[in-house]
Amino acid sequence: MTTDLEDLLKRNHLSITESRKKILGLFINHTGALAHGDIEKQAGEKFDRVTVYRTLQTFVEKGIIHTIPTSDNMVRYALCKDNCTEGHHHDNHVHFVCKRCGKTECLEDVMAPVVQLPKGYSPMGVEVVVNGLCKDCK
Amino acid sequence: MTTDLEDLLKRNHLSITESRKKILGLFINHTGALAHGDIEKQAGEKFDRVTVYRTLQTFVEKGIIHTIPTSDNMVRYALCKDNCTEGHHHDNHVHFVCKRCGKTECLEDVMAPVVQLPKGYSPMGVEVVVNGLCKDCK
DNA sequence: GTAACTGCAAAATATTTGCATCCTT
DNA sequence: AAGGATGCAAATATTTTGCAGTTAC
Repeated sequence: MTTDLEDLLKRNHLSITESRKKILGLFINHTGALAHGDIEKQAGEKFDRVTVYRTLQTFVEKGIIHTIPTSDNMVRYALCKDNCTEGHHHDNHVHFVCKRCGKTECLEDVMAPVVQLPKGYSPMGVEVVVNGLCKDCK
Repeated sequence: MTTDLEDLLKRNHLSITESRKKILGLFINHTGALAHGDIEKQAGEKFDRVTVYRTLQTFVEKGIIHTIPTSDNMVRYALCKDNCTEGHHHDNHVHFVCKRCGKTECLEDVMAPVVQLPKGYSPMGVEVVVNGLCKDCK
């Protein structure tokens, strides 16, 4: 169990610390995305808020998690698939936000569609966020 | 000219004030989306920051502007098309964010594609944000 | 005249930075 | 031992709220 976490950190050249293991564990044992606030709450009073900020930032930089752009303008994070490497995120799957319960999740199996753009634009990536009702809320 | 602005405000049952005309004017005379900060700057020192917040909020509620969810997690706003009414946004077009100059715009003519979701999800809307290089930057 | 809107002050939140101390390697 | 990570304090930045004065209709 713990080994998975530690491996993931090691692979990303991060030293293994309590807070990193704890926060990474939250992501792994949680379907759906987490906002900064969720993490602070679920981690208990154990960690300083600043540590949470710094840890999340580090994870994003290393390609361990990615942010999800939602229209409610809350920053949410979710685990990246393995094909994200340092500085290069490749999360071209679709995200889903439930209008009712607010749960935000990655639909890893749903690829973002290719969008045809007008002349002159050079697309490099696309973010797709679907909102509606999730399994539990409909 | 001014009449357009005032009509739009009237149609939305908003009283016509200096700040609303000014801020709405910024949106109309600007290709691309505006962040709160842009508006404060471009409006000069003329308006209180709080007024900007409240005006933007009112415009969103009335369906005059909509927010654009970008991955850099900055709140940006852009004009809605006419088919948005109070409480009901229907901006199912694609947005484009330039990685180089940061310009964010609505591609009104590009409809968001239909995404096939796994069983159990009831989609209601979809947000699509393409990033890459815009006409001027490529 | 009345209701709505604005500006100012201040509170509440959110995020960032510096530095001394502690932990991982 | 050395470099990196954390906690604490404090500086910034962002957003919200209350209220009195002003403006639109």
